[in-house]
Amino acid sequence: MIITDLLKQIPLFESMADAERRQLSTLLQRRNLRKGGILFRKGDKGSAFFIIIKGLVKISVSSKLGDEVTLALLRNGDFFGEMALLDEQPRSADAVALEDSLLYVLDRNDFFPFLFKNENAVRSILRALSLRLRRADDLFTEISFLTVPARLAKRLVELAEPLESQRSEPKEYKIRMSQRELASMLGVTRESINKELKILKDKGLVETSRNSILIRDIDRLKRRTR
Amino acid sequence: MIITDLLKQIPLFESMADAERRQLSTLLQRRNLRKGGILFRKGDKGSAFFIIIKGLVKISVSSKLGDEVTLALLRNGDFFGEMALLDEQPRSADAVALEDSLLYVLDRNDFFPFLFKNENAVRSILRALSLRLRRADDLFTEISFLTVPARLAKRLVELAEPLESQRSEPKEYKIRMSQRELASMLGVTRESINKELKILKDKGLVETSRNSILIRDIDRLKRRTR
DNA sequence: CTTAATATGTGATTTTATTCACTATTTAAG
DNA sequence: CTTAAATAGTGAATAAAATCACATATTAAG
Repeated sequence: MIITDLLKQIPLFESMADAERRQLSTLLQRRNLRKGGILFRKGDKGSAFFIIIKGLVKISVSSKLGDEVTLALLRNGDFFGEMALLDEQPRSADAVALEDSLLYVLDRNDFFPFLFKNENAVRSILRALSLRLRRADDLFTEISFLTVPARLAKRLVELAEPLESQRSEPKEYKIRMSQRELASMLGVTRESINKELKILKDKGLVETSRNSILIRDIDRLKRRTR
Repeated sequence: MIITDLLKQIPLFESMADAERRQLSTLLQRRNLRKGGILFRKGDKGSAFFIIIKGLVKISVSSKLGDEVTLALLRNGDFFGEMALLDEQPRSADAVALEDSLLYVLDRNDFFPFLFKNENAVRSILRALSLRLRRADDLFTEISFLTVPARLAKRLVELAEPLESQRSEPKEYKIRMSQRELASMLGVTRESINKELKILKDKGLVETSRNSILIRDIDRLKRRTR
């Protein structure tokens, strides 16, 4: 596929004029990453901005002891890496590909000229930062107010994606994620998640298998979020 | 004081041309708030952007049971309220004046025109959002990795402002804040903070009195942050 | 000056989640 | 095809922090 056509599919660039997009495409570097490939590490000097064309990238932080918390999972069309460019601080987290991924990379020297030539890009980034901040504040509020069972239920509902292949109610939803990863996103232990999932299974709200959770009754799950 | 001179002191506006600042001043509404005055509530439609000229504003969220977490304390020169304007979502938190305060208010209709006429304002807001996000991520990481004693020590160090009036080492620092407020910022109970402060007192690292904590040995306090 | 409101101090108890120590299962890699 | 690595399941013990129930102190407001 031609690069400018790919760019048109990315929300960040969709409202640009074709000519601008062509110009931008000359500044972007293609980067293929294998599963497990590292984009940057916490503490690195921020030297680029990344847009995910295809794949899955995890933004996370690890403690000295090896525990890890996941701050975000980013997919096709998402971008990241702007923070270190915007506030001139070192990378605040690690970025690692969870699947083979294709990214476009914009060097820091080209980032601001690009940004300020495109009002809509500024709008996109402002909106994205705002939504991320909102999400972060929500997370802090949840940790303060809710128990692990409620937080798990809430997160499962958020992660739920409708299972096509069936039109009947009640709808089923599947979440492709290990219990370890889910625990890391909630900032709790894998064991806690496992035990709570067992309770949900016993009540018939979910089924589990390796790397996936099937939600059988999302309405009752929603009732457990408080 | 003349409004344009006040504006010049605010980081968000300092790099504007005098003429622009004069123009902006015609769009800003002055707003005086008494201690306890409410600017907005979580769930409100966001209708304005606020700049603090003088005072102290708390951004917080409360649970149905009355528990409260503090997301930010903002002071002279800080701004807030931009999130609901940038992402078109309802207010994500409450904003209340903790002291008599003077604010300038920019209506949502004037916000974007102002923003996009001033590259430096965009830069300021992008930088501020980025720093806030970084802080929020840090907070989540801390909650996941550190115990309450470590988090308290860390926060005390962050909040420490040098006590002028004495030049001798080791420096003393005073934090003007109730234990309740400190607890709310860390997302823990007031009692937990109180008990940990007792331990710090017994070790001679801090002294406490109503609405204030005096840090007597910041170096040893720093060592407790891990 | 008295009283109400706010802030602090502190033990005992309970709750929640972690840690620990394994077993079992499934998948991927040589 | 075998073995190593990753994932999941589970109970017992432990630890951390919350909750509860007060007492005391300080300040602000009538």
